Amino acid sequence: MPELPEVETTRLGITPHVESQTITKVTIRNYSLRWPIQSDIEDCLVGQHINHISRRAKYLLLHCTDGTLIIHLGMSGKLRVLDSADNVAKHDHADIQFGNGITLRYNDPRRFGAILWTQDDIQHHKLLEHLGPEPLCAAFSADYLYKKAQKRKVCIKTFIMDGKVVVGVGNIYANEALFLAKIHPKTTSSQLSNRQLEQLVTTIKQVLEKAIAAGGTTLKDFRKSDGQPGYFAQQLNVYGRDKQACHHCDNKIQTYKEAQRATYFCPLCQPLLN
DNA sequence: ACATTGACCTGGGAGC
DNA sequence: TGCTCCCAGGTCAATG
Repeated sequence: MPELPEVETTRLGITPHVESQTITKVTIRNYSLRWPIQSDIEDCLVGQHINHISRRAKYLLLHCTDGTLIIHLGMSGKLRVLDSADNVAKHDHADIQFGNGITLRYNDPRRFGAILWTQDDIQHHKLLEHLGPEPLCAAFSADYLYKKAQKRKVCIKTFIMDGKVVVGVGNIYANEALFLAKIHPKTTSSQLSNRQLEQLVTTIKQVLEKAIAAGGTTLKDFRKSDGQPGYFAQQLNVYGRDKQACHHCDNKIQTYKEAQRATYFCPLCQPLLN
């Protein structure tokens, strides 16, 4: 599930329950995620106070007394806030309990996610230090993107999904932003004009902001186990809409694979110019 | 340095 | 009902 809006929604959802709490107990039921959870993580975490929770790209960062707990949700990960540590279900790989009685439970069927404890300077952590700017920050600008794009020959969809260019633009929102900017996903990045990239920067910010706002509408239900993220309800223009009518011109949406990811576009609204 | 592909996993749905 | 095949919101590592 998680693209950036869901990770941000998760951060906002867990923060009031977990921030400024102290970890009292840690239960790992499956250490085998994308990278193995370190075997002594219980010892490392118990007693740690959560000073602050932040997000960098799709990584959740729980800043603790003596280090940082990095959590990534991968393709299928979920974090829930529970009143009880009972009712353990399949794929509930980890529980973190706090002094206020809350349990933070990590569930991840595909196990592409990660739970990592680090005492390094988090800015220079191997997974974070080479990441591009946050999409919703001023540093992600048309000028920035244009300069980067000049040096690259990949198609624009692959380009904006590259975390070294900009973080947090996953497959759904890459498709949606390109539709709104009227850019064909196959367009070579270096061939786009400053004007077009300005439009694309705008639509990336717009689509992510809208999705975060939609995710926020489900926050009141965050503690329910079945609390579905709200952004699914959002109107998608192209993603998953193969052969359906374009909302703008009524032509049929088409699909193909780009870098092994499903790509959707409207051939009329997003003409290929090069 | 950049571009491309494979790899990691489980579950759900389509088609037979 | 059950089997096989394909697909899925991510991203690092290995290979040219």
